[in-house]
Amino acid sequence: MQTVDKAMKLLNQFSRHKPEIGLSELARMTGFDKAATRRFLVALQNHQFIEQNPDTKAYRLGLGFIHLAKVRESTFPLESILHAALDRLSVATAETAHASLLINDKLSTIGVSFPDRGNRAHLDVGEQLPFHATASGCAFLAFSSAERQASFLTDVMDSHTPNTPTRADDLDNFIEEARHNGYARAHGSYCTEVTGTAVPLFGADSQPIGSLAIAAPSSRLTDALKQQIVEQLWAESTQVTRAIGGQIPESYQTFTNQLRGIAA
Amino acid sequence: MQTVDKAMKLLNQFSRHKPEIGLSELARMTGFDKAATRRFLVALQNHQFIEQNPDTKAYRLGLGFIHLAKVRESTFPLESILHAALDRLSVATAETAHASLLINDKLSTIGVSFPDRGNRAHLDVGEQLPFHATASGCAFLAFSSAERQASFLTDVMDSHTPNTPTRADDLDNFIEEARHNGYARAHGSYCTEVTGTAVPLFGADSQPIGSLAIAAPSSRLTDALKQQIVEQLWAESTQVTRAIGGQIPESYQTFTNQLRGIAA
DNA sequence: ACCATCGGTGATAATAATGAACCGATAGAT
DNA sequence: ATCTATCGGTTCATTATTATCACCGATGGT
Repeated sequence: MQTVDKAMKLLNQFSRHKPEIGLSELARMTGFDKAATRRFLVALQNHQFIEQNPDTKAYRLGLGFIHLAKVRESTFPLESILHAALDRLSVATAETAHASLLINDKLSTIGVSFPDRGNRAHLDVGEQLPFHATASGCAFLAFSSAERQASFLTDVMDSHTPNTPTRADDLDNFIEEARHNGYARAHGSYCTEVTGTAVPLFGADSQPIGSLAIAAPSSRLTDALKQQIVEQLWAESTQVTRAIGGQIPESYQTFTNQLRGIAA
Repeated sequence: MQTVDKAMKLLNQFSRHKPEIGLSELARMTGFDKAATRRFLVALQNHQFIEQNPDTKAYRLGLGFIHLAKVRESTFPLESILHAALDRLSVATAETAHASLLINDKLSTIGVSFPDRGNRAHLDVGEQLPFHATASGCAFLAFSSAERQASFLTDVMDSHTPNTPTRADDLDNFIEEARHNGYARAHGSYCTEVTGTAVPLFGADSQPIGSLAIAAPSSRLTDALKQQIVEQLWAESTQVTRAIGGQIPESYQTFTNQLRGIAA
């Protein structure tokens, strides 16, 4: 069904940072012929997956997704579970909590919960997080099989800050560390002065499906806060994974067990 | 692009009331060959638009929509605007407020806001409202062009309650009344003992794109409350339509002007 | 032991998608 | 004022894709 794949490729050109795209540019981006691109756009428009800006003639994502997303959510809730967990996390840690899911081989930010204070890390819903530069990405990779790891690391390792690991072995160290600790921590590798701490979420097949993370101004991270964040993340990750019918792999259970020890 | 249309037809088989469907049944529902159905499902699965229940082998909607819905929402907000309006409505009227959008030629419930009281009308997000049996549907049709009206009334007019209008001329009267009043009111035609009151929302082309409604236990509807509901709905409909870049048609402006007269 | 149905597959026939050339319109450069 | 390049959009012969049917093993009720 290559036609379906092409339609999806088209849809995936749109992002937070490029919400409206003209016909010719879209054809260039996808590598499709202009005529073919147009045919896809018209077909998708008929189902409201694409809209056209009447003024600029540029295309953008439509409303069609909303209904399907609502049907999915009302029968197999995920966002509501994540949001509840994020709210608990942002209250408990007084820092920004966010959740991402692996969609289309990218870690897409699905929810954010901000603490009730002035100075806090910021992050947008819809943003796609680079694997190599974020704690969320490393936590995800650390508990993925080697093959899956390799398949996600095809993008070039862009440097977002001076602290972004751009060499493959630097990243490997990060991942190894995360696998060892049961969480990933990234100091200003995505945003300067912001430290991310993240844990994976698992699906029914014990493979990571996303991650749960806390982003905090680096200056505020005392040892006590660090430990609290990790414990809260472990607790919520366990709860969310269970609530969505996921299966925690053995390689990760040692950490959640460790948590039970602390609680006792 | 008939292949795209077929893929969409497949996706649209899933609903709140039928969230998981097996291969053979899906083939029967769509009229596609089983082999073709499977190919579509696999293609859609590769993009996470479809998931398979590992136990039952049945298929369900996937996570793929979430990312695209978030990108759309974060660049062209609609749900957040609707939810704000719904919350104001449910507080002001102390009744259940809900919003629907026309997606895939059906009125799909996108948001609901309940008042803080025990006895209230209920409604689920993701539910598709029948045009003929709901105030939302009639308000929508009343301000649609005759051609569009006809295109939406292709379904059989199911009887949901003893009060559901099932004859075409009964429905025409309802619609005519709504066009005259500037709002639609349905007494127990969808749920017994529940009265719905609805107004249309307009898009950039002055065509209805959805509706805003209040559902209340019929017994509570005093004349004073009725009037308050209509005024609140007009006010919010105007505000929402403007906020989303919509254009109120002349045929409807008389009502919102009337409102301004009341406010003064 | 039987029949019906399930999910799933593979080879050929029928159909649908492709893409180069072309249109009129618009905008910046000469 | 003219030339050139790009835009969004369309056409139709060519080509690649998708549809269909028969079939598989497995499951479950009779």
